[in-house]
Amino acid sequence: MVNILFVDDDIAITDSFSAYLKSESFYVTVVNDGVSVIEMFKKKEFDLIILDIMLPGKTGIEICKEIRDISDIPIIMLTAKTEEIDKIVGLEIGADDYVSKPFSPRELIARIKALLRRASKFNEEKSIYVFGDIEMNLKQYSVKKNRRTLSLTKSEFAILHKLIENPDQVVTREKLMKVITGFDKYIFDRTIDTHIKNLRKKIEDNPKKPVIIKTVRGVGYRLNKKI
Amino acid sequence: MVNILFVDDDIAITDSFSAYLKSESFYVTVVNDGVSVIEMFKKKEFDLIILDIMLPGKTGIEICKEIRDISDIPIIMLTAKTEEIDKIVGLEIGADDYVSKPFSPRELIARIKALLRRASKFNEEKSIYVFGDIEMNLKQYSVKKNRRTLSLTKSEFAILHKLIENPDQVVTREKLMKVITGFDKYIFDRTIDTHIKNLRKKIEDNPKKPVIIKTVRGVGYRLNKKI
DNA sequence: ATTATTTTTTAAAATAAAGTAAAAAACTGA
DNA sequence: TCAGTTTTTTACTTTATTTTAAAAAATAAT
Repeated sequence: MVNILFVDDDIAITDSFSAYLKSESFYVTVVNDGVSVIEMFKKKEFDLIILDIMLPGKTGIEICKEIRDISDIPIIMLTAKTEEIDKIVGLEIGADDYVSKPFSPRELIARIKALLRRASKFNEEKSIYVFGDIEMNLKQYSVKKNRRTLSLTKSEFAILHKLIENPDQVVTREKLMKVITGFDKYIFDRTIDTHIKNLRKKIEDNPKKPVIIKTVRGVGYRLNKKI
Repeated sequence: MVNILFVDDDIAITDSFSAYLKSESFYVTVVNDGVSVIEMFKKKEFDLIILDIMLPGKTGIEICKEIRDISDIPIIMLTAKTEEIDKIVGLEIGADDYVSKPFSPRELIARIKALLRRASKFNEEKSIYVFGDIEMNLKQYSVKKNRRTLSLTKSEFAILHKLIENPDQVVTREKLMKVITGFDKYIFDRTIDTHIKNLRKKIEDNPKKPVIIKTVRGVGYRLNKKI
């Protein structure tokens, strides 16, 4: 369940919009003044904050700064004024989005969803990687090239997985060894090379001139996204 | 360096705003029609996309969906009318932010920064050195000049790394030797000279008249910040 | 301007790293 | 167990990089 902290001194707004939020099946906690926001923020666990700029006691800008010092929670700022200077200040102090009043409930909902989606993207683990015409599905334990399923061995799969989750970065043979053996067990230098050779034979158009798995001499191997 | 793909069919807008983006030291790639966006997206590596909804060939909504199938890159949609935002939302196409035209450049910049900040939180920190048109990425183990990847050898990379992390300071041959051999193994003085020569051939516009790696006679080499 | 010193360039030799094929070893599942 | 598959090792080839050496060029000093 998504838990939203809604801070605005205008009770008409908090009432109507929190009803709207609830109808979209969000949990809502309303705070109508500036001073008790931080306190409330610390008390419960929230997924997102909607913060009016004009508040009695403490401004939304101050509150935003204070929260940013202790948390990365998504923050949407609300303001009655349409002057862009407010927007910029709001965004520059670390808010994630800005909506001017009067706002359309649907737009605010949309922005909430977009922000939550982005924030949670990075929490859940990725299970599908696409890399050029290569598609790797961890859940299915499958790799496709141009929609055709390839049959990779366990080690080949593990190596490709390691490379594809670190695109554009060199992965040393040591790290690749760890990935296939599970531990720092010593295996010969050419072991990884041989796996790479077999992997290239399966995924490269021309294994003699590999374009997907590049060798970085003296360092390791790298999956090159783009030039 | 942040790399932005800007898609809009209105050349007046792409021209003026991409100039604005460049002044904020973003890299910008402009595409003026809908059909070649995906192609471009696959070709280079971008950090964020600004996508107009009304495009000839293919709508921004279609493009957004297609990109979402293969990537989590932050997307900002541009709409001519505010009502269109509802449409985007209703379709839940996966954009991260929405800005309606005409937009204020400062606001769009602010939104770009807010989105990048949130997106990059979750990417690992980058160890990147920028020096004029040279960009060195330690994690990727790559060096770019004017955004083209150069292929440096291990020693060349080590030398450039040492120089770039001590800009405006003379680095002796001895220290450079240590950097490439790991230890105080004795190698010829001329070895470093040769590496420097090869390095200059790769990174200098005119290797005969080096402006990046300067010789300090009798002492060593220096990376000059000022010309 | 001449000489001594240092750096750059060139090219060849030495070394190091990566690629390959084939055989041995280790698994796996009927 | 044993046949098939995968992984690891070995020995060898190929390729790339580093080092050396020596000549040419550039710089500094007298």
